[in-house]
Amino acid sequence: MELRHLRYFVGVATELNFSKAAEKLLVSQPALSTQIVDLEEDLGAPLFIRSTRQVRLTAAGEAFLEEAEDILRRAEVARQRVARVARGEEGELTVSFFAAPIMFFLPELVRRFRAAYPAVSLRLRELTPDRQLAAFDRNEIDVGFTRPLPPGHPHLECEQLFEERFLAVMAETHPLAGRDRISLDELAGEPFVLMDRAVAVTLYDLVIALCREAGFSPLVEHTPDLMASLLMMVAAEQGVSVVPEGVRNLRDRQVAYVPLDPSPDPIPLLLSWDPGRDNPARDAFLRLVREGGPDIRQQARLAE
Amino acid sequence: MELRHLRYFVGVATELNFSKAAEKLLVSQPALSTQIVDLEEDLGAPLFIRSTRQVRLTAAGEAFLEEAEDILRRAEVARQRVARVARGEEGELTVSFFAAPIMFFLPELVRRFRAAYPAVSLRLRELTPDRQLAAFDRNEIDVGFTRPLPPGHPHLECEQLFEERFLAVMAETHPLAGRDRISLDELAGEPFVLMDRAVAVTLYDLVIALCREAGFSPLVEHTPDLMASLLMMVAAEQGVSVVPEGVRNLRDRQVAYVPLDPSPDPIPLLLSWDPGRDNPARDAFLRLVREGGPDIRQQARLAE
DNA sequence: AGATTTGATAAGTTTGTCTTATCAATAGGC
DNA sequence: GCCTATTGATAAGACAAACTTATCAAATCT
Repeated sequence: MELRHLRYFVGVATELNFSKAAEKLLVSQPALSTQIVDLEEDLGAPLFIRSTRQVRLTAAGEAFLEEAEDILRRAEVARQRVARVARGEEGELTVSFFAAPIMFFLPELVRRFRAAYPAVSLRLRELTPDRQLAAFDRNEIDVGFTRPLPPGHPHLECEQLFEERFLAVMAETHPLAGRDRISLDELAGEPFVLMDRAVAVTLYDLVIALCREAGFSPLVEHTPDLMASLLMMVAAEQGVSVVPEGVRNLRDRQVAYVPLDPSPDPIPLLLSWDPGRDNPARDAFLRLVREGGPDIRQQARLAE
Repeated sequence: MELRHLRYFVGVATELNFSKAAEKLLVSQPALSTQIVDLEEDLGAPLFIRSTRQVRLTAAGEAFLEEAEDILRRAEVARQRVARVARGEEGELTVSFFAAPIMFFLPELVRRFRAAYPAVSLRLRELTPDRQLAAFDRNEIDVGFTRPLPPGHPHLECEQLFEERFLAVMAETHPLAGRDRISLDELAGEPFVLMDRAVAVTLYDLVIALCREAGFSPLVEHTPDLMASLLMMVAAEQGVSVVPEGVRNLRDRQVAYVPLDPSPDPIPLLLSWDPGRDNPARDAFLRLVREGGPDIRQQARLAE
């Protein structure tokens, strides 16, 4: 049994006339007759009662007509669905992010994507950069907003969205709080609060490296899991820290952010994905991000 | 797109290995490869990402896998449904009857049919013999319990179930009520109550003919639509009648049934159907009636 | 580096689907 | 009642397609 048999059968069953049906189906009448006979033999039951003047459906034929029409409809639906998925208009997309730098531009991005691709079911997952890597391996996420990757993930592709300067952060009561700028070595004697290394490898290692370059090894007092906790600790005078400027979005009160001078290399925010996996909805999302690029820096509320 | 493409696609999509899938599908690997390529071209989108060592589904492929499996399942369901309908195990069956003679054996028959063919949806319709003919023409009924047909319906096939003697019927207060048997001409002077001719042509014309043979033309006073009404009128001393013995099932009180002597030819009860229409469920019903034939006469509560 | 696995490609065969030509049966017209 | 038109089935041959075997190229594993 092939779809051709179903198409031919439905043609004959609706016309109830082999010759007319053959014309509509663009085949010769004998071809149609033999195909119907083949179908009947395959099913093991006659579908039509034929006389030279009249063609009627058997009970089996009537039942099969419903089924055949349904199957052909579904084949058409399948074809259209494939086209929609391939165009990225329909599908599944899981976007992963971590809080601070993207918390202001992501909602707008998601709104625009939803408007443009309403049939894509979009999920958002907050994951720290390291967890994003594991999630990519498990094929649980399609796009990640993340920090530069540690080596060993050559299969992931990355694209820089913007860069963030590093700022020193301290309690507003701290003696250095009022300064326009500070040199990193001025923090040499201070206790430090840094994000837990397991949660933010890149950031942790970068800050340590910066301090080293500035000629000291920071005294790390606390390693919270969340950036919000880190800021709370800084506000509580438990120590100072060096953070990307996007972190300002999380907290402005009771803490002071001071630019570093000399300013170290800024830390990039990346968009990453697995080009080895196919997901047209993801590609559509990436296109949208690229189009929206100019706005994003602004929406991220970074100082120019 | 043909079902073959779907079968092959599902094979490859589940194995994710063309060679192994080809083995399971009993085709050569190149044949499988080209068929998949054909399918992809037909759909206008790649379904697999192939490297020489790894085969993966695209997003479109994953969507199509769901659809293809569904379509193949439905094709199998269609095939099975046709087989069931052709065997009469599934389908629609409308049985038509008129009240008196079958009111006792029909319920049992229906129960047995339902038990044997639970997937056949059986409808019962009470229709007088003449309406049954019109219903056959409109393809509204599949089987009819009826009286001998007036000529002009050669396309209907009939089978006799049993015959009923004619009985005279009169009010129990009637002078002839106590008799063992009467001769029809003894009713010559009586007013008659007969079923309306439009509702029961065969019966009406038969009774008139019987009276003629007995040498008189009956004085027809009333022509009710329903046999129950006829019996009520007889009980009310509005007249006498001649009815098939099955009518006793409708009413025993206040009326008396007296056999005729000489006994006229009995009137048959027939089963009729349109052999030009196919309905295996109907054929199954007919077989059941034939099997149950010996019981039916008894269940109809006819005097032996 | 060599061996092995695996999908694609090429050439040729086979299968089966299609077309044209024709027939047989039925219904309707004259 | 005969003739004609319509219609589905059948037969023969043409054509298209799907299939097989043989081979290659790329990639992984030893």
